[in-house]
Amino acid sequence: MSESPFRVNGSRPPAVPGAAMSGPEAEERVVSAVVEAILGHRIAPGTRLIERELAQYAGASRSAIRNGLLTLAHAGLVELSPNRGATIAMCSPEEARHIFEARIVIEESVIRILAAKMNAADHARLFDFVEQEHAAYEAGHMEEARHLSRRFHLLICELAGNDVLTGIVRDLINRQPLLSWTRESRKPRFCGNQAHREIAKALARGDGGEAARLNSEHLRELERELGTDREAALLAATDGNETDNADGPARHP
Amino acid sequence: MSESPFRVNGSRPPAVPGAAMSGPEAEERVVSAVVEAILGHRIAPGTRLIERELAQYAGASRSAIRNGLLTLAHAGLVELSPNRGATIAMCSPEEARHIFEARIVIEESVIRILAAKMNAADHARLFDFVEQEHAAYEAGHMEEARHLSRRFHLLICELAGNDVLTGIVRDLINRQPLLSWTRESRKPRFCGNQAHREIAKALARGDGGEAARLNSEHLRELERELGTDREAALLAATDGNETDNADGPARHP
DNA sequence: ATAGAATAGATTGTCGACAATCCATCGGGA
DNA sequence: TCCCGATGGATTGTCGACAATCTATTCTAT
Repeated sequence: MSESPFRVNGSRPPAVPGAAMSGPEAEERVVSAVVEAILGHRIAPGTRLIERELAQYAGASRSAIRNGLLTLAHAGLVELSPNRGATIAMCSPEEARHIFEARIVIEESVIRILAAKMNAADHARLFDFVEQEHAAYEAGHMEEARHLSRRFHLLICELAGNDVLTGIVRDLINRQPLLSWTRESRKPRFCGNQAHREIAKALARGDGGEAARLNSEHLRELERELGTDREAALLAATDGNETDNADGPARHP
Repeated sequence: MSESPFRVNGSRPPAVPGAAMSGPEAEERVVSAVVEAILGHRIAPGTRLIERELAQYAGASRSAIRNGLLTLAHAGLVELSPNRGATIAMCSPEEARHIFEARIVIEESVIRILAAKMNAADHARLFDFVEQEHAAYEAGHMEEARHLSRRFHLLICELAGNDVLTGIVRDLINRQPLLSWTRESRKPRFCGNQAHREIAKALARGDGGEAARLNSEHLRELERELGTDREAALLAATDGNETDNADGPARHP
């Protein structure tokens, strides 16, 4: 049985392992599977990724997998150590700070750029999106809400119309789940819908400065929660004893 | 004879081709050779990179080369087309605008960050650097001056202490030579030393806003020159006839 | 003479095999 | 009992060979 190396809901393993799956296709599938697993908090930082397992899972050869791992490494999602293979990246607190700082200053600029060139169609798209996000929240579709919550920040970049900045922000956003993974709080943190709504409103008023300020505040809040989580985790690890968790940061069997 | 695929001054080909060169070492050598060739304006956008030639040149197998090309592709320096191999990336005018805009807004933030935390040692380092840059200029060491001119912007990022932003800016800077390569003006454009000097002075005064403004102006000026070059090249291509240039945008023999 | 098809050469994509390296377990000695 | 070295299994790194694809040339028919 080709057991999936990590629980993936969206993409299913090939029906017949080792057959009828071309290379680049498989490579792309592995990359997106890992990305999705990270975004969905189904895989913990530090988890080793064994090439042979991934190859078996994706129905591809190790070459394709190696390419995919290189891609993921460049996106900052996995770490490659020579002769020691690939692991899901673990961000130090310092790196986490750097990532947040980068997001804050870059998105601030992007929002200012957008505010200066926004038209009616952009307004509509933004408000439609926030509405959709809100609906997902209310309906309790938390996975979709989380997805849309990330997309909100990307949508702003796309509307601003700078592909280079969009790519940079996308990579930074994708790394975010790696920051908020502690033993105590494995639940993914994500932005409240209300903040997004207010940012959209400020943008609609053409007040780019206010929108940027709200967004920065919003991200800083997220970072603070994460810091709190870290401290809590540290405290719990200090005086409490390790609770065994079957589905915890699992090293492969 | 293992002829170098592109003229590289800094790094020499292996003494005995196809012998005694380990893999990752060769991979890194190819990557830095391509980067240096791009930075030194010794290789034109659109140039095909043939895996076998690179492998022969670096004394490595194609696997290592392919990894290196993937790395370069992720840095935006080469483009990979399925079944059609790798070429030095060609930036569209739009992409060039995006890159400049990204540099402007990111460096603006970085400078503000730096201004808020700069200490005496940082001041000293910055001024020493500008002095060194100036000396290279005066001595007519243009290659070194160009190198230091790029380093100036990176130094600011490093002093600001955010590795993530530093990496982003480094990638953007490395792509810059690809933007300014036209038939008419193949000479690399680079920043005057005077602008850097004034930015350093503003930073020394603790005036981050002014330093950021100067830097943005400085980059916009560079972009404008590039645009002028493009127009000139377009004009020349329209009414003039193609001048044969022996060392021009050479496709491989 | 030109357009289109066939061919030949070159280049990339893919794969499996072998060697080098690392990790965990086991055994011996202080 | 604890520490240190040896051993076996597992994993990664590297390479060359073969197949698939593309490009440029040549040939033929209109």
